[in-house]
Amino acid sequence: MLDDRKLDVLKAIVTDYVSSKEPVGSKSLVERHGLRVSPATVRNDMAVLEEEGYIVQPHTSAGRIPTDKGYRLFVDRLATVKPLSPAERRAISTFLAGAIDLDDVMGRTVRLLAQVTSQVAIVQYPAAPAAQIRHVELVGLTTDRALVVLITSSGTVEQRTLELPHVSDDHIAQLRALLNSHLIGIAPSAAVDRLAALATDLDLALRPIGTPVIAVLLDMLASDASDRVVVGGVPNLARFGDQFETTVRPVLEALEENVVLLRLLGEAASSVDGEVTVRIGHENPYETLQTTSLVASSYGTVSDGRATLGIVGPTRMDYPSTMASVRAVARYVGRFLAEG
Amino acid sequence: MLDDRKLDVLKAIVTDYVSSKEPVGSKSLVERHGLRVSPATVRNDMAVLEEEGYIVQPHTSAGRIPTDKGYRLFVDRLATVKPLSPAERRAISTFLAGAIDLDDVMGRTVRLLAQVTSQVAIVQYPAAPAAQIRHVELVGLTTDRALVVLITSSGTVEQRTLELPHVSDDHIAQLRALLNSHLIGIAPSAAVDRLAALATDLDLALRPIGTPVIAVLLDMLASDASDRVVVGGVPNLARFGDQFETTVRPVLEALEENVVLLRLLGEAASSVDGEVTVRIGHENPYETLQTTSLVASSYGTVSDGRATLGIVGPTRMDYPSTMASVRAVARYVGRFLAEG
DNA sequence: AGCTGGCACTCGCACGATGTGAGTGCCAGG
DNA sequence: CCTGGCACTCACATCGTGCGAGTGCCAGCT
Repeated sequence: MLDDRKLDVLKAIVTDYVSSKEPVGSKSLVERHGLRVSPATVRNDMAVLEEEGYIVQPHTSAGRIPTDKGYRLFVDRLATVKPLSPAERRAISTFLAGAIDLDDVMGRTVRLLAQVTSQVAIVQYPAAPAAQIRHVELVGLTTDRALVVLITSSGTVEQRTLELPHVSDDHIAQLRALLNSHLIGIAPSAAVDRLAALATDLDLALRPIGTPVIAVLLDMLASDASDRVVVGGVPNLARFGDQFETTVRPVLEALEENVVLLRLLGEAASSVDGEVTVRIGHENPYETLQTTSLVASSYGTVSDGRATLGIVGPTRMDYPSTMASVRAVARYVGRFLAEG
Repeated sequence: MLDDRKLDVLKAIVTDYVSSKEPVGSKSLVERHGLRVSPATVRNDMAVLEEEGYIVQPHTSAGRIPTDKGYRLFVDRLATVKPLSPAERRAISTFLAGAIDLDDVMGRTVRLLAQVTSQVAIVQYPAAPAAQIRHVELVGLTTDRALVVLITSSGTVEQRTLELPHVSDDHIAQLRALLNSHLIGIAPSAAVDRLAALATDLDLALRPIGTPVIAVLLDMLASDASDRVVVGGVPNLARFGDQFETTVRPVLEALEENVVLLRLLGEAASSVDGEVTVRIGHENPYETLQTTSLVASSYGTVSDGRATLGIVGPTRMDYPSTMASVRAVARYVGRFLAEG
């Protein structure tokens, strides 16, 4: 149906439209690319491409612009991965040096991704399901409040404050020792059972403080770090001031809905493992984002923590470069997390 | 110079312009407010107000709009604090219930503030200079990496990972005990001296791991939690799609510069203590934000942690309501932090 | 002295007509 | 199957026009 030349034409249309932001006509197409045919021929090809739904003309007597379907074909079959510039390579390989903790790594990653793609970046916290519990810390803060800190072998530190009746330092120390002796070195899933058992045959003296603390710990074990996301590069939206309704507003609205972002990333990552996934326009599961595209990739390994990162931007974006950048950042962050 | 009626006229102009977004003329002014004079009289007053720089007309035959100076006079002398609606009161007083930790409190606060003001909200983490050190935790993660956690009496938990040579669990335990015995219960400022002393006469066996750990601890003590800010309500910018250049773009650009936000809040809060501060247009220290206004207030107490929160929006905003909301949120968060 | 009604004037803006040009579809010939 | 030619279409920019909201000023009234 679509011979090579027609594919070339589509590729040229996408490329030109992405860079010029304007509908592209047959004449300029032939000029700017080395197509060895006449505009009239190209016009015939374009008519076919339009019939097949890969391109449309915004109005009669205007050039063509790619449809979501056109971008999809472009991404699947026509895009050649654009190698990163040396400056980008350098930026990526130095950006994470000196990161202090996981929060810092996530923050740096999202800024890096936003910078190299010039889009809005989203990074999900890695989930390390195989982590062991390293330490449970219990600290009295005031007479009736305490702080629970849970430290895992993957280096995550989670904290909660809770109210306790009659906190005596001695009881706290006992409970801390008890918890640690039962929990250290075991996996969170096993810890849940262990804690439940512990709660029932708890020393009577410890029960008043032990019960709420165990409840909080169970809650902490249930909550997954990977339901956290960080967002960056929002100022990059300023470049799209002209397409306020189709790009800026939907992204702004989605950004503060963590749930939306998580499902977006999750859905995108679930398809192909370790490769860059692209969701173009209407392919997105969320209606408000159907005028935008998502480029995402999972990163990390199951043992060191695995999650997804990506960018959101207008459907008219430079897919080859963006995909290359997202892939490079994902790989680098994965490597960085593995090395530590 | 400005008699009561001229002030009334200015007040009416500000009120009308804020709600209608359109230059306001003498006739509609007289109609919509109970001014007991004729449009001609109002026109004379407006001429004077314009001469004094409180209002301008965008073009010769249009109504007047307030200048920054006009808004300033309005805020200082004319605005009557608009009482909060019952719904707002309810929202404010329930929003923080069930907060899990400080991060959660900050996150909820920024969302609350963004919601009640319908603007972009900024909340600075509270600084609790008088906090005591409650606990130092040191956990080996892999053979050559360890995690340092610093817990203070104000409930803040700070964590860092670092690389260590030859980590033996025994040495780690020794060092942990040593650090805690020296640090627990003392203020961060004193801890700095104590750590420096500790570093010099450290047991030779502990020195290889003790030195880097102490360095990290000193760094953690030096870093202040109050240099963290959270931002929320960015989607509210979508309402200002028409004023993209004067409102959306500047705010977007400022948002990701934590330094800018911190200086902005710091400068605003430093003026009057515990009251709402307003920076209108050119009064802002940052050029890019000179088409926007900042409404801020400090919150909390020195002992429980003190910081600043506020909102950024267009100069044409409903100052009375916004100021009331900011003040209410600041007070409520302060109270919440004090109660725990 | 201050307020008011009247009046001429200004000028941004919405509206409609016009012309231009980029781009198209189609067709006959190579 | 490609190509040059040609008639056709329309979005858009340009220009002119009329309207009306709003103004400044002035003479007269209180």
